[in-house]
Amino acid sequence: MRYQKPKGTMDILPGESRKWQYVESIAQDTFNKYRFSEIRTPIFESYDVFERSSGDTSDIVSKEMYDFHDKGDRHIALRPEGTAGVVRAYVENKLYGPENIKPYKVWYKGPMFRYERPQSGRQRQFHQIGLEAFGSDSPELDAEIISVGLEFLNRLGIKNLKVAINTLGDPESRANYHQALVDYFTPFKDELSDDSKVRLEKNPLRILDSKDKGDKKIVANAPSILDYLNDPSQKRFDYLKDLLDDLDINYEVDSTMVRGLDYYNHTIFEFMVTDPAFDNKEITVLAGGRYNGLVEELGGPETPGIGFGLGVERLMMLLKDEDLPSESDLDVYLVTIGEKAERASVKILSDLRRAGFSADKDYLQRKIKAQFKTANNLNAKYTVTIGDSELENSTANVKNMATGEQVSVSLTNLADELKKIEG
RNA sequence: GCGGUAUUGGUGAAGUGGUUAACACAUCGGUUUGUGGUACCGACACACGUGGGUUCGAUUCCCACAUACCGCCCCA
Repeated sequence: MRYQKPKGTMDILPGESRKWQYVESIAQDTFNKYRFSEIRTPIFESYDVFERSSGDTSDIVSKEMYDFHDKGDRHIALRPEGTAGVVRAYVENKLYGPENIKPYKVWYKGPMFRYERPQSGRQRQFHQIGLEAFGSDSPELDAEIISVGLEFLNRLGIKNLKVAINTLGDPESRANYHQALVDYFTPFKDELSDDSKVRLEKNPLRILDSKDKGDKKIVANAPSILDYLNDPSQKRFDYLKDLLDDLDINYEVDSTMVRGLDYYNHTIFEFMVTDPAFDNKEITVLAGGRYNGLVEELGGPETPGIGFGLGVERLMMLLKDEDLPSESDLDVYLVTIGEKAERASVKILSDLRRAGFSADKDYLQRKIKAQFKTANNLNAKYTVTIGDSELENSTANVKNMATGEQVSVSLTNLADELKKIEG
């Protein structure tokens, strides 16, 4: 094996691409219903776009970014996530302009890149489907975003979904909470893991997310964000919960949930699933939240935003074959006998396809028996056999492969005759 | 970035320091020459991830590298 694909990448072969197309079509259909339009942004952006948006304390920026200098010495990065590029496009194209109805709603799909150690469900080139809505701070929009994500996964037949929500509050609440965490953790500083010591300086919220056993014990008694929300933030969160109740959405409040990216505030959420494909461990398939400061951060006007992203590879692992539409069968396999038929087959095939049939033939000059065998393997509905005698009489033998019945029909009207047989 | 396990044909795999690397599936061909799904017969590894080393000799032992999977970290 001379050449191998780069570490952490995948070839999506024809059998698999069918599933991808299916998922993408459901995404498009569901999102369009909620009036999200597709946006396509570059796969690479100026490095600063991600550094600025994700925050330089995030692991994604500090150690997982695929960045390089191009021939013009521009500092470029392959996108590690979708939101930053979409926000950049929103600002650059002045989509905040008054001619656009707010909220401005877009969805995207495509490859993302993170320099990480690959594992199952985690690739260096992976794919996300996500959506964003700009220009409204309404909790009703928050509820809609959660709802559209849920509908999408439900339509794909994903079971055992758990919706976890939390709030990070407005900047004031978040700042107060930040201080409370620093006050709480500082006495334990020596007991914290090395990672968390660094987090204490840079982003104490993320200590809450630590998997370290020692950290977890300390975190267990840490103050909760819910006790530091100011009045508007509290009301907002309560209202969102009411809305989710109205929608009959089952959710759990997880006050220790934080996000890997620094730009979130107010509502954040994750959809978790427990599935044998992941050893019955709970994994996150979809995650998102509100980022009211991000548009401004990237040079736009003060504009609230909210969105989510979901990992397509993980989603694929959850899809059951029975949830997928069945593969479409081949309508006609053309069997040729002899050189004249071989030549005539080109035009016949072309006519059949033009008439709307999926049609194929043998291109390896194989024997009749082998051609029928192939027709059988391809699950062809009909075989059409053409030989010298058929050409002389301008007829064709049409065989129904399921019943074995064979009839002779006019070759000149073959497509029409087939349609008649089909009923 | 750290630790562990693995790497044999199109696929699933067995196996050994030494003349021909099991078996199964798939594929191809044949079983009287213009017809499929069954049955029977036959064919099918430049050789055993790459590069070194040990050895009279390595696919089998050692080292390095690559990749995959699992755990940590982090995340979708």
